[in-house]
Amino acid sequence: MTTIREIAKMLGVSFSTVSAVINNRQYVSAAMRSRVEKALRDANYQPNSIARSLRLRESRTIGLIVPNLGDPFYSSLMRGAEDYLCSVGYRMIVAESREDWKRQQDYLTSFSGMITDGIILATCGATDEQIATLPDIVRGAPLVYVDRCPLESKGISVSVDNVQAASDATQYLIGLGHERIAIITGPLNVLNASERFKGYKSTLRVHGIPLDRTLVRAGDHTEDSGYWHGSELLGLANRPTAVLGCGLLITLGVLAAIREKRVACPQEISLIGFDDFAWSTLLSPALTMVRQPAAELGAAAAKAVLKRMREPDQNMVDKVLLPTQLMIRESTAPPAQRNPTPK
Amino acid sequence: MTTIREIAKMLGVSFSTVSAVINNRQYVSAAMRSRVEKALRDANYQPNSIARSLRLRESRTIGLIVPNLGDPFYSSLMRGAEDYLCSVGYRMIVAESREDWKRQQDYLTSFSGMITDGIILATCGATDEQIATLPDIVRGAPLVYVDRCPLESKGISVSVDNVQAASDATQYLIGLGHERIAIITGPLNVLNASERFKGYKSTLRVHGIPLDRTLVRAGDHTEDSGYWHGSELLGLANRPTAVLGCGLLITLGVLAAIREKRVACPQEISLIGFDDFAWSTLLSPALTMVRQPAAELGAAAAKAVLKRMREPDQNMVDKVLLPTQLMIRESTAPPAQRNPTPK
DNA sequence: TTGTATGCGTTATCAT
DNA sequence: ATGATAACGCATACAA
Repeated sequence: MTTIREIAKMLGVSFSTVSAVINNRQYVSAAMRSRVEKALRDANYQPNSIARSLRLRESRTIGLIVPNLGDPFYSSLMRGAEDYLCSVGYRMIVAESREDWKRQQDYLTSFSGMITDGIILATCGATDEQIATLPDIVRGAPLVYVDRCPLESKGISVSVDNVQAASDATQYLIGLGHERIAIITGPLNVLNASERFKGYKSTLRVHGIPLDRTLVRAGDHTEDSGYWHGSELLGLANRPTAVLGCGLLITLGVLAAIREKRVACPQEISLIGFDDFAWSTLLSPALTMVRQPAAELGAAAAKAVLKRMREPDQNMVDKVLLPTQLMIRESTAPPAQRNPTPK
Repeated sequence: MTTIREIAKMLGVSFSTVSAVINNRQYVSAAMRSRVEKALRDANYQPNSIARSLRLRESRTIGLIVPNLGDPFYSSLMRGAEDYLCSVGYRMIVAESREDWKRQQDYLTSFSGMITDGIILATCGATDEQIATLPDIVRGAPLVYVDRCPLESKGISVSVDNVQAASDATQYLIGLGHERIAIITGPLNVLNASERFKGYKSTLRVHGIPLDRTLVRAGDHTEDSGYWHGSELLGLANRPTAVLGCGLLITLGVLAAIREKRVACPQEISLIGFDDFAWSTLLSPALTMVRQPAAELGAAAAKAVLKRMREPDQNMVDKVLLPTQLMIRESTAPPAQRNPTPK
């Protein structure tokens, strides 16, 4: 690591002259400028970004924390965010909380300790007490929630209209003639999960279908969770005719269970998943899914942190909602048993 | 952001005393210690990690740069790396080069500017000239290559025995009776791609099968690339009976082409892919794949950087190779046309 | 036009 | 046991 002082010493000039060259101050003589520039090149000088951030109080990098980088939904989301950030001269670094509050907290404090200028967070599930400590953890660092925000979120969040999305999916299944519709939710202390559940419940109610508690399962956004709840659901004496998986991994787990038990999908059971991803159509069967505009969510969140950084109104609250789309494919069909009334 | 000085001022003590408490210096009186500690808690003090790294010349975080975070192979790899790093008290941040040298270089210089203590790099494709500039870019920062290393890599790398792996796959296809075996490689200026191609060629040669240039395609690790090369191969008058996709995304692209053209797999065409991933069995057909131990690769790379940091021998060269495994599933079968000689 | 001094928030050495 | 001071590498206001 060559420093600005070393360069200056080599040239026999003051280090502030070197600094002036680097920062394009106008009043450096042309001769001096080119001498310094040459030395800079020769020594392969790169400014020490740590020292720079300390002095300038900015790093021009944004931190993104997601629960699971193995989930294609977050891959797309982060790509959308990074594309936007790069286009406006920012860098992005990402960390994975692994659905673990401890780890999330660790990265949060690390990021908020001036490593990043702002934070985009898709939170892991958390208790109310944990959530309450969030402000203390980020200590005023610009933060926006994306996709998943805590139940009691004040600040800024960008997500999808989850109750509408879940309602659409449920509605579609009911339209196909389903009445025994199971749901596997994410952790209910996260807003998107509770909203999806709400959309499901209300749509059922509107159609006069009673809520059957044996058909609602709280999962945890892992494939395993989908697999186990799916297996149990399939093993039920009075098996559901359709299941709604409130997350990509959960849904893939359900699909694994369905295939393992050799239950015909969609003939014997319909499956709708959340999030969608690039390879949905390559699965067997191709999955009907609620598509979230993942990249757009990421970009919107990125835009939002940047805005939040410029307007440090601590109490600003803003929720941006993006539309979803039901991608109808091969995993849904009218139920087999009763006479279907397909829409 | 409360600073050490502010705490000191509030307490009317010297800031170096506060620092002494924070850093557990022994010679602080119990009374003073508890007074300071209370103030620290009350103010929700967190050390400024930037200032800390500047002073200590270490950040206890490792940077990982991958070409594509949407590739499940890298998701697993990074998880393996992070698990290991966390277990020994390090953090990990990741950046995505998007197969773009410019972006990779940017993150590389950023990371090497003291933001991270070490770097794990799965490089994007690059020209020899670009590779030659790498040492200047990282400026002595501890670096290890993982999965993908440049053709002329001196340093340390951890990967899989790619020639062996490609050879195994080719061998298996030949054993099934295939002779017209196509290959879609990654960028050939990256070692793993060229090695896989080498393994393919040599195995063909050993069995006296001439290399047909129309069957070898250089792809670029995108699904699109797999899709287009796959489509062309399927459109050939003398169509191959098997194809070897040298990357997960490439292989999924080929599968998309196969399904779109409604070619029966494996009856009319066999497909083997590289990398494997969690949902291979949910695809239709379930894909036969060369499994790389992705998480182990990540962990080994993490271990290697840490070691490299302790032993700053600039010229150390070390290649650790992990074994692969051929996961035989439903996408491979003897060729239809001629009389198969299944092994 | 160039050089000197100061501070960003730490940690660490040395006086007191 | 506590406090003053320097240093990490940089940027900048101000003096020369």
